[in-house]
Amino acid sequence: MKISLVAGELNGQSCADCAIRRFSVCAALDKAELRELEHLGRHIHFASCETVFAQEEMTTDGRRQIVGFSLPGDFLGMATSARCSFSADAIGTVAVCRFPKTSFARFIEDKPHLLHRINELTIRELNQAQDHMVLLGRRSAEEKVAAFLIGWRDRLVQLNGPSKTVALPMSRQDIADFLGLTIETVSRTLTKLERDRVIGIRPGSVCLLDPARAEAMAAA
Amino acid sequence: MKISLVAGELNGQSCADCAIRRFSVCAALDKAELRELEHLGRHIHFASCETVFAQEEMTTDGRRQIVGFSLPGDFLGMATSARCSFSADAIGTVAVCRFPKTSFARFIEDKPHLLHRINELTIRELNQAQDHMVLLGRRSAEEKVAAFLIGWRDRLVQLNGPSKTVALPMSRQDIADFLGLTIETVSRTLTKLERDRVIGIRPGSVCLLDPARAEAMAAA
DNA sequence: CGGGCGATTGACGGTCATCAAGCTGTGTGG
DNA sequence: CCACACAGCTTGATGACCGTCAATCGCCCG
Repeated sequence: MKISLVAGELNGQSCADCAIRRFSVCAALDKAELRELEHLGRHIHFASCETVFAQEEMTTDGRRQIVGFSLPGDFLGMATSARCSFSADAIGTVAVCRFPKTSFARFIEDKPHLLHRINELTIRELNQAQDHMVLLGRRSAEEKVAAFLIGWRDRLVQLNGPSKTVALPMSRQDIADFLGLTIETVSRTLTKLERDRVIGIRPGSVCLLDPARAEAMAAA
Repeated sequence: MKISLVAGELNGQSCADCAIRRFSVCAALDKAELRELEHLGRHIHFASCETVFAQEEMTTDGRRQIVGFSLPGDFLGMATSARCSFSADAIGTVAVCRFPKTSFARFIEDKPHLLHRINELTIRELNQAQDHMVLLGRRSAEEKVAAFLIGWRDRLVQLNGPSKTVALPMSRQDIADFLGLTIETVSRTLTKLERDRVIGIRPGSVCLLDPARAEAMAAA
């Protein structure tokens, strides 16, 4: 099981002027708490393909499942406790704020508003997971790929504002492992969508030529 | 999307002597809090196949996905907020404690230990969801069915203690919708497991003849 | 230019969905 | 008590979809 982190702009040096604070857990904190939190953790940078963390060796039989792609502001660590064969890799250069488990636990212990915020994020993740189950269990390859493109676009739009081109920094293999398909099927499906004038494939991204049709396929 | 509730022994009349309290959220509460909580909610009983709640109509195209089976003590409601096309049905007679959203929110607001407990349960659910994604995305029909039997057995064992026979109160259709298969494939796979002397099929349950082999198939 | 990696395309086969028929158990009414 | 109906389950035949194996292409970089 695996999470992939996707690069974003590097945040400023201090939490106070962090560009993505409003998207993250930290949004629930006041200035004093923010300074306290800042002392607990460290900024860490990772190069492309580096392992951000790994609980255990990957399953040897080669079957991988990516459970999610993380974007700037995402909070990792809830799902990772008490879990084996779970890891996270960087796609492109990535900056993370890492906190020691115990001191972070102590920090949130008596802050109901923060607990509440964390809860909210966990629930959102759970909802995404359940949506993804429907995708994995009940949809065709074409629907899966379309749903992935639309869902990914929506997340990018939230961060960067609207755009017709959808950046795809992850490899086809990653997409395949996310959708429960093979790399060949992902490739074939993408070219089929291109033949049908739904998307245009460009290196590292796709262009949504017919968003309405893509959304229809995704929602199916 | 759908959750199915599975019947258990009826709990006592008051929270204080509730048989399943130690499994549920309520384990984190002291006596006074328990009494307070008791006043907020109501015990509700459902007959078999009744709808416990439904956010929206089922998808019309007939494609259903069951995201989980709930057993006594399970806490529903986190995943259900802000979610459409999501419902829960009773399998057998079921008793639930239901709390109004707002008063429950107010009740937990200033109780970090309870928030923490709820968080813990949400995370456990998230982990289960992620495991299930691997199942849906990367496993064969046989592995899915075996994993389902083993996982379900383990949950029953936690509640009722060890036993070789695994009760299956849900229909084959429910199992199929949980595993992302068709009812025919579930049926065929179960009979194949029976032919291979791994299980014995009995009405409303199966008997694990060769647990080790079943576990091996499930873990694959 | 050549090596290498990721992506694409093609041919083929297996697994599982689909369609359809039979089976089993349970309840109902004659 | 038996006939009948009905629902859930099982079994069979067929084929589509997608996985597997393999070859090729495009691109980057040395």
